[in-house]
Order: sequence, then structure tokens, then C-alpha cells
Amino acid sequence: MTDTRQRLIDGAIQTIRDHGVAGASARTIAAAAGVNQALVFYHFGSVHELLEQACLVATEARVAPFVAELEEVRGLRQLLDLGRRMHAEERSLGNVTVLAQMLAAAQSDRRLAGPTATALHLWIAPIQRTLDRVLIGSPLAELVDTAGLARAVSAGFIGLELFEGVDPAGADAAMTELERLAVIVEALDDLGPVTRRLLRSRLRPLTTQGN
Amino acid sequence: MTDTRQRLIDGAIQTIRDHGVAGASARTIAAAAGVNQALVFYHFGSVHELLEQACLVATEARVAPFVAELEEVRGLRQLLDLGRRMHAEERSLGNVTVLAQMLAAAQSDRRLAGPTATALHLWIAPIQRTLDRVLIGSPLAELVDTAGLARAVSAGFIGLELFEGVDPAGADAAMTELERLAVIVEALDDLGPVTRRLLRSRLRPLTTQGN
DNA sequence: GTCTATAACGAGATAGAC
DNA sequence: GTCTATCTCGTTATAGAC
Repeated sequence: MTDTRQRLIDGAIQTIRDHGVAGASARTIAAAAGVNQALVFYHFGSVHELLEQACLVATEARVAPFVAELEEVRGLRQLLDLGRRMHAEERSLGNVTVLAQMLAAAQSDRRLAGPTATALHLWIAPIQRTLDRVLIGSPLAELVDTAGLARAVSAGFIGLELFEGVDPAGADAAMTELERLAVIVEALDDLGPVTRRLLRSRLRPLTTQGN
Repeated sequence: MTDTRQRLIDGAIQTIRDHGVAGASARTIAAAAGVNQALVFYHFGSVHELLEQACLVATEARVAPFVAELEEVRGLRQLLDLGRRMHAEERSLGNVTVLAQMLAAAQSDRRLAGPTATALHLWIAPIQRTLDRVLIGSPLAELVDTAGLARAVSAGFIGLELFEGVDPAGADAAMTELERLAVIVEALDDLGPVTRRLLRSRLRPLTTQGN
């Protein structure tokens, strides 16, 4: 890949982070990249296509280091701990911010929908795999659809990220509460065999509905 | 309130829904409102202030009908049922869409942060009150911080709304899964007195940490 | 591949007639 | 209060020199 191409992609990511999609024009991106404005159109055809490319590349780069960590996760609480670290790191180095911006822009610009969904899936897939692994042997395993849960978790993260932008204290309270819930669920999951059987029989009727 | 003022606010909301914040210019808003472009500045001073006003007014109008319904909610599952209906109704008549757009714009436009947080709080407050009521008498009551949970739920909704815009099937899977989880939690909450005591003693140690 | 220059347009905002 | 006309600026995108 050309040096200029890469600089433009990096510049686009930085610009989205600093000024949002709305503020990401060919001029501002080129300025951030330290190159001429016309090169956006030479290399990508349009600002639009540059944004799509940048979104995918940025997400791939940010997901990669976390995939390894996700593979190490053994319990629900550990998963939430990692979640909080990811959240903190994302806030400072921020790709979820970029994703959130693209997601918001995609609502009224259908051309962005596909690439954005693809980028989001880069997060969803490893999270789902982790959930599958964590739930092995748990009485919850047969009750939970990890595909849906992974999507709910990912969507929730985007929402939290946006929330944090306007109310950091509130977002922190939300995150703390989710961690507390995880502790509760893990405690339930970690019950002795007697109680466990009780719970199991109690929850069994639920498996027939909907799954 | 002047007729024109109201028309501009309605036009602004409609424009944000259709074209996003990025596409909400004085001209497009005025066109949607059927009035002259210069009136945006006469009545509101700037496009910016019109957007702030519109966001608050729109949210107030949309929250009101749901507050009554929230007061009727007795159980967790019922709350999630209402959640799904709200979600469906919002998608078609969409104020959460407006909120999501404002939230995304507020990330890089600090002036929008305050009004957006205020609008979000219009949702958070009644949700928190409902959670407080629903949890009365539950063994979970002492374990849950409803302030944090209400914020997590609200942020999650924003995320789901955005997710739905790029992947309706995925968002539906996420929503379905959350409902299933609610059923599980409610079943746990609805256990017989013996199991309940067991759970209670099991969870008690957790109350000392963090709450 | 990279630059300058420029076309064509929409943006926010204001002045001033009515 | 509402309109037209206009100023100034930033936008996408292209043409053409280098």
C-alpha cells in the first residue's frame, strides 16, 4: 500500500475521532495526513470511500490485540474486567468512537450501512466465540443464544461509548453496575451441586420457549 | 409559542430523522417546515440552538406517553416487553433516532453535550423509578444500583437503535436474547422460599463489595 | 503521483424591504 | 414577523501543469 494512501487512512481516522464524521472533509483529512487535498480523490475517488476504508482498517487494527486477550478469558467476571479495560483504552485511543460515528452516519446514508456492519462484526465474532467458551458446562449454556448476546453486548458498548461523551460519571455508574451484575451471575453459576440442580429444574421449562 | 417556532422545531426533528444531524442545515430544516430559511436565525439565533431546543422538545413529547405505561409495569419481563414495544414504536416514529444522532454529534461538539445529557435523563429518570418499584421485595434489590442500571439500559437502547440501522436482523437477535435473559432472571426472582433463602445467603457476601 | 487553480455549489448568517 | 438578496466561507470534485 502506498505511503500516501496509508497516511490518508490514518488522517481520516484521526479526523473522525477529533471532529466526528460531520467534520471529516477532504480538506481536514488531508491536513491531518499532511498531504494535498486532491490526493483524497486521486487515491479513493471520493471522501465517502475513504471513510469506508478507514473504518474497516481502523477496526481491524484495534480488534486484533484484544482477540488474544479474549482467548484467555475463563469466566464471566473476567470477561467484564476485560470489557472495562477495553472501554478505558478505547476512550483514549478510540476506535469504538470511530465506529459509533460511522454507525450514526450510516443511519441516514445507506451506502455506509454495509461497511459499518462488517466492521461491527469484527468485534461481534470474537466476543461470541468467547461467550461460547465461557458458558461451556454452565447451566446457562442451554438457555443463552450467544449470537444474540454477543450482539447485545456490542451494541451496548457502542451506546456506553456515546453516553460517556456527554456524561462520563453516568457511563461509569452504568459500567460499574454491569460488573456487579456479572459478579451475581457468576456467583449463581458457581453454586454447589444441590442448589445447582434446583436451579436447573427450575429453569428447564424455559428452554422450550423460543430457543 | 409561535406557530412558526413550532413548525421549525418539528421540521428540525423530521430533518434529523431523515438526514441525520449532518444533513440538518437551516435550508433543509426550513424546507421541511415550509418556511423561509432566514426565520431559523430570527427565531433561534443559530441552527445550533434550534437543534438543542428540538432535541429537548422531541424527547419530552416522546417520553410522556411511556411514563404512564412504565408506572403500570410490575415485573422484569413486563418491563422488557414494554421495552420491545417502545423500541418498535421508536423505530417508526423515532425520537431515539434523534437522540442517537445528537449523542453522536455531541461527541465532537461540546456545546451539544449538556442539552443531550439532559434529554437522555428524561428517559433515565422514569426507567430508574420503575426499576426501583419492580425490585421491591426482591432479593436482588439490595444487590442492584438502579441508578447505574437505568443508565446502562438507556445506553444499551441507544446502541441497539443504532445497530438496527445497519443490521436489523442482528438487532432483533440481540433484543430477543435480552428478553430471554429477563425471563431467566424473573424465574430466579420467583423461586420458592427455600431456594430463595439459599440464593440469598449465597449472594449476601456480595453486598459488602462496592455498593 | 503530486501539486495549483478553479468550477460549482451549499452552508451560516445578515441587511434591509415590506 | 416574514421575505429577498447577498456576503463569505468551506465543501466536493475536476483540469491541467509539473
